Amino acid sequence: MSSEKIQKTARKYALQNAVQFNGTANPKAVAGKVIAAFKDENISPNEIYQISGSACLEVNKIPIEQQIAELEKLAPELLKKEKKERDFSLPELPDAEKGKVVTRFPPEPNGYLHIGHAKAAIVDYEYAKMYDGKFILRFDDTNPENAQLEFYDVQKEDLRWLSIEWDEEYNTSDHLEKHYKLAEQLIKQEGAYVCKCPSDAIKDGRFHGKECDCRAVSTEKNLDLWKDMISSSVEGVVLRLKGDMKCVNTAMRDPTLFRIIDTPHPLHGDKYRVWPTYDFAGAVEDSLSGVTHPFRTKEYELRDECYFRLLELLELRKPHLMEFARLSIEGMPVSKRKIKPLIDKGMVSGYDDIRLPTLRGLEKRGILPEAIKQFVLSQGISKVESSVTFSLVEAINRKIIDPIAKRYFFVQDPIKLVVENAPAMKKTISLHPTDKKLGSRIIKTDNIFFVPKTDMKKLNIGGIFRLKDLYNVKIKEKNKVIFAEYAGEELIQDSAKIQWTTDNFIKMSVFVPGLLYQKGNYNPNSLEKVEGFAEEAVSRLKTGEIVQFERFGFVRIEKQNNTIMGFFAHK
RNA sequence: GCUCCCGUGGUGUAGUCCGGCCAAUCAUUCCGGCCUUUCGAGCCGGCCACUCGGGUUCGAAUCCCGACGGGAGCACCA
Repeated sequence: MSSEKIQKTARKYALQNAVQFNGTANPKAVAGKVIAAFKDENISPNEIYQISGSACLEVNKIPIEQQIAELEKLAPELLKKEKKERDFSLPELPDAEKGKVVTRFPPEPNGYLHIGHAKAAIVDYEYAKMYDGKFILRFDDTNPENAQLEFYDVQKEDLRWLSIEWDEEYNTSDHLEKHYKLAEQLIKQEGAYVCKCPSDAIKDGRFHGKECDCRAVSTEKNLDLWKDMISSSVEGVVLRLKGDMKCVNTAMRDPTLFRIIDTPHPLHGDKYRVWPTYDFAGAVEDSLSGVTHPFRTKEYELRDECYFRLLELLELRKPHLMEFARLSIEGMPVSKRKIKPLIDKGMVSGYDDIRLPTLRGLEKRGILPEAIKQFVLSQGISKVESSVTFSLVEAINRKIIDPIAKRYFFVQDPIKLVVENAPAMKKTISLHPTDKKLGSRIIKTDNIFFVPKTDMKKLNIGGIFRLKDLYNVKIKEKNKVIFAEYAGEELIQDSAKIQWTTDNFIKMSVFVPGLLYQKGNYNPNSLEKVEGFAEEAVSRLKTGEIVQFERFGFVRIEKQNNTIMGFFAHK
């Protein structure tokens, strides 16, 4: 390699660096770039350092205007600092082949889906799509005490709302016979044993790494015990993996694989009483259903070893396990454990309370599924635990809604305004400031209006403000009623533009959600009810429409037996 | 207690596997300006970060060791 070429490159980067940093190039930074440029050519870094050093010295001597001019000639592409595009697509999957990726979303049908579920479901679904693969919806209903019939459908509805489609759907509980067979196989291989110890003893043994006597029982005896378990002649026994009771990973200390639960199953009634645990069912189902890249949250990481051990013993294919951090949003609890008592005590209205991060709650307050998807994808699949502010979701939602939401007037805390010499008008006002295709409404005005009290407080007698989209008004008297006079239609740049209603208004309440939890404590003031008057056209809106009340915020409309109300999404 | 995982601005994230085109990405928040018949949106600008200490190297956000901090698991829940 000719040193001439190196010199040229060094000059180029020195100029760029200098231009970028007020005319002074930094030799180290320049050398880095030069080295990177000649990476494959086996040049000693020392040599490059020298060349870059002198290049910088020379470049730093000339004034910045000249630097720019020279760079312009030499390498104009380096002049503009190109903006690096950041795409929000998911990173490549390891060992993934187009058309052969299979993912799965395995919820337990025991409640409404929340934003955390949405993250898992969206990631799974998007990966399947990205690789032209298959996405499976699997109900992990292996605990009859938890599974409830209604939630199979509820969760599917929630997924559909997110516009997630699945290629295949099944229940783990439909595969119990297969699980029994595998368990039997495992016992025969001396990979599992029936344990009669009480749960406290098992817990204690696992904690201290002590084996129990059940472990030493013969295979034949174990098989008999297992059959007894299934045929319901024994109580209080479990099937355990013969792991390693001394293993530092406590998950490997003979975890329970099957246990007896006599509660009837919502789908199978009392047909079965022996049920696989998550460790067994999860691993077996992932493998058998052909899943290539199962995702789960990282609190399962220690169970990976158990997952693979089981599959190895059973001689089943091992999928590529992936783990990511749980999604948590500041001030919004996701766990059922936390939400349930709030509902029971009436502190929130239900699973669709607008303060909750359930999909139903988010929907109710006007967050679009597309916003949730973009939000989830922007979070990525790292293992860093973090607590996100909801304003991130709001910002995304706002960008989507703003161009399509119709604008209306809603007057919070209204005060009456009487305008002298008011011309009676029939004014056509458009429903969106830029997109005229969204249409308009016609408002008939006389001399009576209602405007927000807080705005009036800020204005003095003699002050002029504009009834937005209508005309100017000059304040004459401020009392329980504001008296003003008509002050022309011409637009005054710096005057306040204030939303209004005529006396043909509708009363309505808007519910504004706040943080349910603040510093870990329940916030009793987390829901605010704002009363006010809305313009008459609002009464014709339908449930589910998301509009912007000008100078107030985006609101989702809901009608419940003749009363109309709003749920505040965000500013 | 033991083990594992994680540590990039106020917040979230990219980059870490495979050291140099990283004086560190893109958002969001906050602050300022422009624009606007909304306190919204848009546009422009600003603030602000590789947890710390050692090591390896010509060169470390990236590799190694240690400390510190946070989280998780040690269920017959998933």
